[in-house]
Amino acid sequence: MSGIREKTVQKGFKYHHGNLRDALVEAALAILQTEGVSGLSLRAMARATGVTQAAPYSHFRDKDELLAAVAEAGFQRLALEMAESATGVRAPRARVEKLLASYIRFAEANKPLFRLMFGAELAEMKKFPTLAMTAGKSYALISAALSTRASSEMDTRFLTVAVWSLCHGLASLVIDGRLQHEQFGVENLDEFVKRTADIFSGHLA
Amino acid sequence: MSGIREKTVQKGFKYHHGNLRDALVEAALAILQTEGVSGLSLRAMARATGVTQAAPYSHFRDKDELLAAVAEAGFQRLALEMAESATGVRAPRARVEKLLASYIRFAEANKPLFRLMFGAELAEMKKFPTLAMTAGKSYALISAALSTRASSEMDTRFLTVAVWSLCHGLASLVIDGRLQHEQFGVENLDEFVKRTADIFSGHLA
DNA sequence: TGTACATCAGTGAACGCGCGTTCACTGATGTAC
DNA sequence: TGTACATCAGTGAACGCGCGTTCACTGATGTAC
Repeated sequence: MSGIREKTVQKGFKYHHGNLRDALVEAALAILQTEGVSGLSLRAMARATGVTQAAPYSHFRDKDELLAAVAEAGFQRLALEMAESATGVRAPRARVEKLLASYIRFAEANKPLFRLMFGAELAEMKKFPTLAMTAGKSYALISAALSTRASSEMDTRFLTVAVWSLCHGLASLVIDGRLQHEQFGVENLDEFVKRTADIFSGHLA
Repeated sequence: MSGIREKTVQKGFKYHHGNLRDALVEAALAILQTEGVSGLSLRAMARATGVTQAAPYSHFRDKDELLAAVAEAGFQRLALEMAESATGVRAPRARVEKLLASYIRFAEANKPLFRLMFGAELAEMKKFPTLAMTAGKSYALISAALSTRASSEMDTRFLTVAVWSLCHGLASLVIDGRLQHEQFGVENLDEFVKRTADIFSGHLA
């Protein structure tokens, strides 16, 4: 009735989304925050993007590939937040403290995403090389901050694993609510990190 | 044809299982090892026990309650293994080393169970008081071993959280395959634990 | 600048699946007499 | 010791659901002429 052209423009509907790939990942991040990992189905992500449930298959081979992209976005954000929180801080010890604190704050602020990033779903990352690379960024930040104080490469490696383990373990226990009776939470975080650094600082070169 | 009594005895079939509750938990532990957390459905557990899928409802209100029982069995085993590995070891430092090593070995040997015990599924343990209590046992073991060397209760608390975090974080990272490139695994475990103890021992009272 | 055409992102319907949970029932068991 | 009966663990069928994935298709887009 009112012309052919309307068909293509009606109420903002676009046949081609334009940036579906990124939109799916963003939708996934949003769903994670509100619904948790169990709510993160392919169909839910498509729904949230306003697209048919089969549409994601134009951009991802299967669900795992999409999840890997989501996790990668998470690792990117984590590394970014860590780096930002430590910008301008040159003293190694202070730098490490900043990095640890922001790691734990990230976990607390993005519980389901953090669980996805380190969960069983993506345990074999070999299938997703870029994911493994991005995941290494936060490790590298800690490692670099520690290496200036250690006496050998072996020491750096050990120290990094130890510090990262403590950091990652604390983050995991906190978000799983395992420390509720130990009066350690995000509110005591800075003090806790400081005391942790005390322990390690004596054993650096 | 061959008498009524046969009905009740035919090929070992028993209408009443006798110990279904425990059998379900054991079946769950077995399924976890072979299929992982995602294979742990109510129906699978019933199947593995040779019982109808509705039978578990005679013993558990719902799936969550069964999962909680499984996790509790896991915490019981963990605490037992830790305690056993440290029996007879009185020196605090050596004791802590034993406890940490067996914690990590347990995680490595029971990956999916460990994931269930600390996963999001049971994040709010408030609903299962006995689970929370059992989960506290391994924490208590570490705490007790550390308390003899700390100067105050506050120090003990901090130290326990720090040591447990490091331990738990290392376990998590190892079973998620996050340390494959860092040449730390179960084979280096004893040395790693020793070096970790070095770090902490200097900062105990 | 205008047209023909290849590309391929997104549609819409359908598939088969295993899941948690419910329901009325059946029959083995243990207890009271 | 033998019988009547209440209990309740386990049956078997059914429910509705959301899931991942496939398929032939449609129509918007960009390129070659």
